[in-house]
Amino acid sequence: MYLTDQPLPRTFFDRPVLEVAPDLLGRTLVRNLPDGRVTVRLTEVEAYNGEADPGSHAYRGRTRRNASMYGPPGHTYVYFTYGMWHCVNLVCGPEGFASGVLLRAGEILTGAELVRLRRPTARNDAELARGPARLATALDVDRPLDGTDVCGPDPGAPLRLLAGTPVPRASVEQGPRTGVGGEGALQPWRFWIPGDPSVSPYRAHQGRRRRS
DNA sequence: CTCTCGATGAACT
DNA sequence: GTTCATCGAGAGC
Repeated sequence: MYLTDQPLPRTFFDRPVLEVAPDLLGRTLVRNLPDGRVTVRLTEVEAYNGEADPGSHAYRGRTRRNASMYGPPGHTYVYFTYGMWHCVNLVCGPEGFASGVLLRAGEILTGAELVRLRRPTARNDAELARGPARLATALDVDRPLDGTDVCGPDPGAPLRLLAGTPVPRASVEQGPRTGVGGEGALQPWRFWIPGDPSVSPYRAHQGRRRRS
């Protein structure tokens, strides 16, 4: 039995990413900011499973951008995309096997007033961290936080993952990954808490548009 | 060097 | 349903 406010041990992440991903649902991510603390309950995640996964940023091997995916478990992989957004992954084991869990959505537990400063367009609480870039914006996470340890003992660390209230595996729903095209869309490696209002609606991958 | 397009979100029809 | 904001990784030359 976990104490909900205890940090998860690093061994939590030193497992295959497909085991870790559903086990992250219901966990608490803590973000310590200069103006206070935000905590989020994770409600939707996606697994990216090694260099053989065609949907993964590691599919074409190691680059400066994705280096954190090859690093130690229990650290972040934060990437920049579409010229304006950041998204947050948590890296899983074993070290050297490029894997990560994209944090797609969460429910703000505390610090909503701080999140509103950064997410002024959210029309309700459920929208504050619904979608991976929204979640990163809500927590004010960007590239400087790439490679951050989330298993450290310091309660004041920039990011920490606490045990929270895990969701029984049988209660977790699973389906195709959002926004992943081609063969990468085949694997049902998106996991979410059914019925949670903070879970983003499924959007099929947009094929490339015709150009003039 | 140039070119394409992406693990997206917001605004709009 | 559509368009656009906006930039860097990766591929091709």
